Amino acid sequence: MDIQFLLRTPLFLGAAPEELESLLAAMEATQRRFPRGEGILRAGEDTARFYLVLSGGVTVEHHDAWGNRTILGHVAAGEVFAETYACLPQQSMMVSAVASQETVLLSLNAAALLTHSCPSRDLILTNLLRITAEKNLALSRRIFYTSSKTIRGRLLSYLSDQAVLQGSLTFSIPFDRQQLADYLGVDRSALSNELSKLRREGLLTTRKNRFSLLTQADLP
Amino acid sequence: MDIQFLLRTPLFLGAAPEELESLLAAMEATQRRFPRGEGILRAGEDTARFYLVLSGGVTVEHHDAWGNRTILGHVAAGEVFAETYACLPQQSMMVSAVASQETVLLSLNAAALLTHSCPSRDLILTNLLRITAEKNLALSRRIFYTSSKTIRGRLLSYLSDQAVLQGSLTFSIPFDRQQLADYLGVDRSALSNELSKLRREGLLTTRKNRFSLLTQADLP
DNA sequence: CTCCATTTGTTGTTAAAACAACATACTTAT
DNA sequence: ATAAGTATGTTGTTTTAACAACAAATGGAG
Repeated sequence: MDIQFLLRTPLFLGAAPEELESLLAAMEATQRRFPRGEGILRAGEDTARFYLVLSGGVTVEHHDAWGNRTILGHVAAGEVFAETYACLPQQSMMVSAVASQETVLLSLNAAALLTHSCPSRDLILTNLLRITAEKNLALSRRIFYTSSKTIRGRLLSYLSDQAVLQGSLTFSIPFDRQQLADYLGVDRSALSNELSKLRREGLLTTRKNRFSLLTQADLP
Repeated sequence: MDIQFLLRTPLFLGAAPEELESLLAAMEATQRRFPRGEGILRAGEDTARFYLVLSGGVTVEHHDAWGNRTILGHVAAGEVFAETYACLPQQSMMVSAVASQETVLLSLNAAALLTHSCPSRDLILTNLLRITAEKNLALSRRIFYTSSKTIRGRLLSYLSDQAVLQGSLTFSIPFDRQQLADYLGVDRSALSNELSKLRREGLLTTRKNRFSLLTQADLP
């Protein structure tokens, strides 16, 4: 296990290398590998465990009765998911988690945290509070992206926000076209169509998951 | 100040009456009254304070550049808001808060919590963690309600969920029609129209903010 | 009670996205 | 290198909601 990596994650940030070991033991940390596309957690299950992504990535999604998929967000390496449900053990999952690529997870038992017998309890608690607050912002953002009634508006609000968050007009997104459509709540073919229009109008270029937003200076 | 009321709120739940006073002092608690419709917090501001609703109610909303309103949620008496931003002081507000009726708030300084010098720190921290986790669920639900592409689908998912959450097929919602439209991300007149259809089809009845979902047994 | 203001409901038109079906481009394995 | 499978792009049709403008109902204030 890469201790240096763990110490830089939002969950363990601020921990001393020595205390990390006892923490991992107290939380019954176990490692597990998932191939691309494999389900990790299903809606309806209860879980007292939450997960830290060691490598790869995970999408958090919801499937309605007719099979329509809604993507709530993407969890990258170093981040955690299912911590909401681990904090509220009485709640059963409303979402599923799926490996969006070959992924290695660290599974952690939250019960130790919620009882008073955890080493570094205060540190992990404040870190978890920060993490859930950040997730609130991520969910709020996803709501803003889908608040426009037009596909173009949704795309531009999402993409320009990504440019800001990633600090560059050229950036990658963690979704393919179908996933982006399910994240923005629109039809995939209509999304592709709108992207083509934006390209034709010289507002952006795309190459797979990589987008470049063009400014006046980029025009011919 | 109604101590008994405070001790039953999710924020102070589990506190001893004696420690509540020192807590309120440490968090520099001050009370303030807002008439219906008045803005409490504006998007763009920073805030290290968060707010507990003593009476009344607050809507959390977002206004885009064209003046379109998106409602993220409603905060009822006993609940708190802006705690996300209080936990992440570097973030400026993406949303505004508006009194949806005559409202009395308790304003609290979060700085005391985040430093290590707070009485009952552990209790408030775990309570806040639970609260932000619950907010995550509330935001996730709002996303699910808007995941259907039809107004009918959005209405039915919202209303049937409310029936479950409130434990009765007859229930009140904290929104008028315009607010409900802005919460579900649809046009108000189209929403009214769809509600009329649902009434005509015998699926529900409405009286102001009060809805009744009808089952087979209610049919004539 | 009456008047004014606000909220809710109704209707017709227009714009936009969903949907379906297909074409093209990319990947990956053999 | 080829073939199969997946992802992306394109086009035409249909459905649906947005929009606009107005009517009806509701709720206070004088």
